[in-house]
Amino acid sequence: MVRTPCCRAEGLKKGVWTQEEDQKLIAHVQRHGEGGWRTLPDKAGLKRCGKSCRLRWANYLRPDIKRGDFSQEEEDSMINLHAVHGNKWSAIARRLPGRTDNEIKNHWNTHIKKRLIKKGIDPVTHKSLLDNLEEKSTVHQEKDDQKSKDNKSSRSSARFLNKVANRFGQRVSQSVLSDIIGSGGSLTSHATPIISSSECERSTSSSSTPTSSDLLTNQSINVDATTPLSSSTCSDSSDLFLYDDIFGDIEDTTRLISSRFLSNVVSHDGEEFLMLDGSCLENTSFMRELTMILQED
DNA sequence: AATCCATTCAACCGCCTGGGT
DNA sequence: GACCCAGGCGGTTGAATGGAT
Repeated sequence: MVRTPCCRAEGLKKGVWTQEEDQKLIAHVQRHGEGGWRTLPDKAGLKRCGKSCRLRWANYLRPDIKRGDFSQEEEDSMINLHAVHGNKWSAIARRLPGRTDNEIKNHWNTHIKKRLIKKGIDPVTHKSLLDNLEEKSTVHQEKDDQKSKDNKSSRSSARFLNKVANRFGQRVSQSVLSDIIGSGGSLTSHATPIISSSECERSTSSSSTPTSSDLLTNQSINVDATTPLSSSTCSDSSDLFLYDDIFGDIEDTTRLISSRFLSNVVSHDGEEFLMLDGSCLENTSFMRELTMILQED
């Protein structure tokens, strides 16, 4: 069978669409619906390639497209989503109603990317451009050693809690979490391992350098207590959406995780644990909820 | 006013994937 | 399993635009 060429080389128009062409395309789609793009140009009387028609409709003519500048909220979401999905523009677009992948891609490349670089943040990894990997590794090792000593007595419970932690995030109430966040206080060094990082890319340092989440939250973060393991390093998007469901939006989630809940990554017998701020354990409401979950399990 | 340069963004291109045969 | 097709995707291009000189 001979493959039908996508675009016939001759007689097809390229470049900017005219109003007349737009009207023809809109009228045809309204009458026959989307699809059948390859044969659409002939039927609609357009001297355009089918792909070009689809693109024009999807990126410009579709009635549900939101035009105009991106809001601060949209940009924040975009940064968070990019941290999770990378350059998967269509995946990002699905989470930003009314925005097209092309529009998002352009906006990222022309605005956000530059802004991140200006702030010293790598727009690809969402980590600081100044990070020295070797230094990072050394510092992390030293801290790990210290943490490891501090936590020798709690290894068995750590592993158990680590498993529980994967589930508690789905159920613990927002009011309790808000309470913890509001509890403030310096983050302690006797943090107990509680949240598994097994499904995320491994963090390798307790870097004090900025991340994209720092930028979008516009607030300073306690560097001693901050791990770069925010949503930006999670490779599995389901994790992010899990927390997203709890807190309403990704910005809050990122801010919470990066600034309060986690203070480091500690290895136990080849298994890695994220460190939870010790103040959480002093919060009775939080511990009560955790206990209830344990009983249910 | 004219020219140059940088930026923006609509559109194109080539590749990939999933579904149908 | 092999092949084809339609649609989708991400990277790139280039015309349009605006600001600087």
